[in-house]
Amino acid sequence: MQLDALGDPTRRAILERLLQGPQPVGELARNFTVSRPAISQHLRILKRAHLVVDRPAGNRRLYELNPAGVEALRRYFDRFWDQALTAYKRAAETKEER
Amino acid sequence: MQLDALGDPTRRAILERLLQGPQPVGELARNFTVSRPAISQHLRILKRAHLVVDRPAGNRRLYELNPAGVEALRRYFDRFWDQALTAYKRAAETKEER
DNA sequence: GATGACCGTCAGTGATTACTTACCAACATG
DNA sequence: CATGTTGGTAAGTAATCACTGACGGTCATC
Repeated sequence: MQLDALGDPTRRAILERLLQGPQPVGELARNFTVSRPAISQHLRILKRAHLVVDRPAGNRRLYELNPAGVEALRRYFDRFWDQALTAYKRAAETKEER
Repeated sequence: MQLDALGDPTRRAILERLLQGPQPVGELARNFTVSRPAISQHLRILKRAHLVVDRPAGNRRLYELNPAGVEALRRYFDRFWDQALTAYKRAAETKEER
């Protein structure tokens, strides 16, 4: 699931960094205390979760947010929230019936 | 962060179960292969993340979704999605300028 | 083609985390 | 009040996970 990838704070920070636009791995790594390989590994997980996409750019490799993946998450929570609200109202009514 | 709590598949399954309405711990546990204490521990984490609330009900203890917590998540992704889309468009335009 | 920059991957390690079993407290029922 | 049910918590363990250092491959530049 995509949400597995969001369990780690470093990965969330990477995603937020990518809000500024596509960035190469080294550039990303420079903003973190952990090593570059660690960032690469996080990126691999984010990629598997379809939250980022990458492409070669000469010597380097650019990572950017995958709008489709982000939207899928957004829709999941939209739907979940709808259902949660429905459940909540239903529970409130049931309680009131007494 | 609330998203830390969503990293685990069992916890996500618990939340989805709670969409049906408030449920006691034992009832929840019966739907999983893991033990009841394991469910209790997951519920504690979900509670710390403000995703569920609980209240005593006689002998038992009812857990239900916390609409405020769920909405906070929904809003986070809404906002994130907006920014992601903006970043994406900006990147696309920059590319087009060439 | 030699050198340097960039990056993916692997192996090993330490830290986190999910889980079970055992125990105890609170309430319900007889 | 004795008994059964419910559930929180603690201790210990196994598995998962994030991280580092080392290595190799690709591209750019000279």
